[in-house]
Amino acid sequence: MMSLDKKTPKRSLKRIDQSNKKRRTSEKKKVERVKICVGTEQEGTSLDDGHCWRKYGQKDIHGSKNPRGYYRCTHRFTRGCLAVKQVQKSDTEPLCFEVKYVESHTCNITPSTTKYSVSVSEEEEGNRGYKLRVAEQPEDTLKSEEMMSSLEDVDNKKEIFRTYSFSNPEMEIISEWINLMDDMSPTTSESGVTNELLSASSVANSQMDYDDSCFSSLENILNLSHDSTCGF
DNA sequence: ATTATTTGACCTGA
DNA sequence: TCAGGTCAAATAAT
Repeated sequence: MMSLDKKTPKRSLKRIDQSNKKRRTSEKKKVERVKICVGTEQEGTSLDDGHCWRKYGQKDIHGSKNPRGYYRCTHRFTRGCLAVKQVQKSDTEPLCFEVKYVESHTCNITPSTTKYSVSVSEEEEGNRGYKLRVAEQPEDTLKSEEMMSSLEDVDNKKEIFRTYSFSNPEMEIISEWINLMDDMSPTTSESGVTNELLSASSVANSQMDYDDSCFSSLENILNLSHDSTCGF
């Protein structure tokens, strides 16, 4: 009846604990908007871009019919990967999803199978426009005409990006990382993240399968570009 | 038993 | 104050 014990928000304690309030409001995060068109209607929760995502929230966006799902990298706590993405089904195109990637993967996990062609262009927060990724369907459900119509859609948004296709999914990731390294800001490692990592380490130590024999650091990845010792 | 998702509450910037 | 983003307990799935 009166079990309204909601007066103990542990969360607020935690936030106060780490409240140096240094939140640089103008801190630019790396944001990439991508429009993914699939051949068949599906739920936005299962868009496979080769990475492991964990859903942590969903919100109804006012003015949009479809809710927006919030995902973060599964390895956020085990490896401190800050990659986050937001997926929202397009209002007009039920076969299209507008995906917003914030930050990029630092977990160095080799993606299983990335099925999108990738467009090489970066964008900063506040900019409009979408890059286009077209899901590669197992059947011939996606024809070039549909691709062109999707491109027109992007064109309507007054942003055109050239798209590049890679045969190897690893090459996509390397390309994205190289783009990131291009103007990666030196403002990393927030204390809050460190705290989260520390608290998560006790959980993670039961299954620390650090199998990244090759991808121990970004430098290694860059070295791999011209010295392939890991099977590339 | 462990891991992932759902969902309402909470937080924050505009 | 509102809308968007995140948290975390409850629940579901594996």
